[in-house]
Order: sequence, then structure tokens, then C-alpha cells
Amino acid sequence: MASRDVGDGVAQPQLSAQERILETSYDLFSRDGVRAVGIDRIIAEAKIAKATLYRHFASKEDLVLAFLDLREQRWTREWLEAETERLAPTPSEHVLALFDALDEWFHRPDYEGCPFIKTLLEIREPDSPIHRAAEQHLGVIRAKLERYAEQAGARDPEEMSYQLQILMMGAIVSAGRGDPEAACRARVFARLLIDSSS
Amino acid sequence: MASRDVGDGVAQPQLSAQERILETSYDLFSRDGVRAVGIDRIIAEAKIAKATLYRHFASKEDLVLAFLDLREQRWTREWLEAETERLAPTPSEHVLALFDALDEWFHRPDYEGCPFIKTLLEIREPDSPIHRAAEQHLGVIRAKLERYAEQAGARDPEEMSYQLQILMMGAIVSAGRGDPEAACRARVFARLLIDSSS
DNA sequence: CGTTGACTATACAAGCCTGTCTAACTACTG
DNA sequence: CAGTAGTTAGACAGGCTTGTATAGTCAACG
Repeated sequence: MASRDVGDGVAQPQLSAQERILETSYDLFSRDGVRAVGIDRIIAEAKIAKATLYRHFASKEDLVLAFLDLREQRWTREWLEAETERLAPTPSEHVLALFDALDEWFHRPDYEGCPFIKTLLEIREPDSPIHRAAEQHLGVIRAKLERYAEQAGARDPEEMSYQLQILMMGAIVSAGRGDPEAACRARVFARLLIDSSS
Repeated sequence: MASRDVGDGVAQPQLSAQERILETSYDLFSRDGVRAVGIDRIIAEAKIAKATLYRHFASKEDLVLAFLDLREQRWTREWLEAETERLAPTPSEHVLALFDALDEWFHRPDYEGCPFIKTLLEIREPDSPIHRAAEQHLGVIRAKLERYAEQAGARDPEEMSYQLQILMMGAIVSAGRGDPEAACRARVFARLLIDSSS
């Protein structure tokens, strides 16, 4: 457990080797995709030896799965859900506040897109553990949307959750294409849907 | 296992080598993505020699660009636009008919998703000719949506075109995630938008 | 002191990838 | 017949990929 204070320029001097691997993977995989980022780039940027990486993770696939789990924890739960519920005055407004949270995200200069979507499209083999994990992480988001739909008084919360996820994913792709106002445009749809469904 | 590999799917024996290369690239790139498909797989499936491929296309990048152009011709123009305008009783209903066309597409057993979106997410370097080509092909679709929005009597056709593309891309990704009814769900939004915007 | 566990650095295997090259074959054309 | 353009099969270069192996360093602990 002895992690030395190497003082590697920026931040986090006390992180263990495993933590540095995960932090670096998180940044690189999030920005450039799990396929484009190779092991060599991770070990160079995390400043660890290759053998150390393979002592903590059996394979790159293992590392990608750990990354996707971390992404769900940090982005889905600790950021998207927290921010949505912070922005909404009442639970019935969670659906609309979701798009306010997305709006903040899209306007960040380092907007990186959604690794779940990117991974799903990048790793096409339906039986691959990575493909299935990405699907499942998107399923967790849909389940959350269903709860928001309930709280908004939707007649059919499950149907609305699928509709909201279409909006959300469409806005994410559109923002990646260069439209930072995509969340506002999607929010209009959400408002129309709520007004017509209550 | 019956070996009918001479049939080759779309077997027209009088196709020139260049045509066979493009046909095979179209099928493989559309289904598996431009990054996952290698030159070796294309020459094997097209039954041509590697030197022949490089006599017709300077590089893989050139081949990918030719594929994206062909995709716009066949899918965007000859299929999506034609089918949308065939399905609509009047020009004002092009917007809704668009989602009826998408519905057909999503229910095809060989639904392959949108190569423009996949390529855009896969090739991240913003200056890459491939990235820019994918962006531009999506721009052509948006321009068509703007015309449909005009014909539907939208107050702000450009704004509506961006909103419709969010719906369209969201439905495409959702269908790729395993929701073949995504087009119907997205059509509900389009109907709401039209009713509120006229 | 000596052992042990974690880490580092680096070389290397085996496989893919793009792209080049050679040598031979085929078909058309003057 | 001779020349030319297009094609074929395959070897090969050089780079990048994941993953393993080797050898040595460092710190903690009994």
C-alpha cells in the first residue's frame, strides 16, 4: 500500500497504483472511447508499470468493465441523479430538471459524451461482456427515468421512460455533433409530453 | 453446412472489381463500423486482390469516404427521403411520415444503425476528413428535415429541424439498444411538436 | 537481518493492422 | 503477333495491439 508522493505535476499525490490506473482509465476511456485507448497509453499516463496493471486487472476487458461501473457511480448516480434532484423544486419536476442538468453538462468545455452509448455502438458483439454491461448501465438510467415519470404523474411511466431516454440519448448525440443547446430543445419535448400525459 | 459462398449475397457476376469493393465495403462498414472492419476482410469478402483495392482507392480513409458518400446516396436520398415522401399523403405530413419510414427500418431483421452517427462517435479527431464527412452527411439530413418542417407550417423551421434530428438520432440509438418501437415513441413527440407549433 | 509483497522497467511473443511490392496471368487492341 | 492495362496471389515491411516474462528496486514486518 505504499504509494509514494511522487508529486506528478497535478493533484492526487496519495493515490495507490490501482487508484491511479482507474482514475487514468476513467479520463481516457471517457474522452476517447474504450477502443481507441490502449493499455500502453494508460500505463504511460498513470505512471505505473505494465505488470502492475495486470496484477490488478486480469485483462483490458476487466479494466473496461471496472471503468463502466465507476462511470455509473460517478456520473449516473453522484452527478446526474444528484444534480437533477437538486435542481427540481418538487419531485414532480424531476423530469424537466433532468434536461436542465444535461444543459449544464453540454456546456462544459470538456463535454465528452456518454461512454455507455459510445461503447454500445463500438463493441457490437451482442454477447460481449462489455456490450452487455453498457446495455445494463443504460437500463439503470431508464429505470431512474421511470421513477421520475411516476413522480410527474404519468399515465404510463414505463412508456414515458423509453420516450425520455430517446430524448436524452438524442440530445447527447446532438451535443456531440456540435449543438450545445440540445438539452433546451429536448426539454421542450419533455414539457409537451408531460402536459399531454397528465 | 452448405457452401454457397459464390452467391455472396448480392451476387451480380458482371460487377467490376471497383464495384465489388464498394458493395462489400458498404455491407461491412454499415454493419460493423469503419474501425472494426479491416482491409483484409474486405478483400476476402469481395474476392479481389489487395493491389486491386489500392489501385482504386488511395487508402482506407479514401474508401471510408467513398462509403459514406454511397451511404448518403442509397440510404439518405434513395431510401429515407423517397420512402418518407411516398408514405405522406401531403407534403405537410412529411414530418410524421419520416417516423413511419424509420419504423420500417427498425423492424428489419438486419437493422444496422446509422453509420454517420457511429462513425462520428468512433473517429473522434475533429480534423479528420472522416469525422468531418460524417458531420456533413448528418448536416444534409438536417437540411432535409428543415424543408419538411417548413412544409408542416412550422414557425421556426430551423429550430424544428434540430429538434427533429434529436428525435431521429435518439430513436436510432434506442432501436440499436433493442427497442424496435422507438420510431412510434418518437412519432408521438413529432405530433405534439407539430400541434404546438402551428 | 532476512523475507515477503508490491512495484518498476523493459524486453519480447504473437497477432493484427495498413500499405507496398513482385511475379505471373488474362483479355483486349493495334 | 506484340503490347498494354487490369487483375491475382502472396510475401513482406513496419507499426500498433494485448499480454507475459525477466530482473531488479523499495518498503514494511517479524
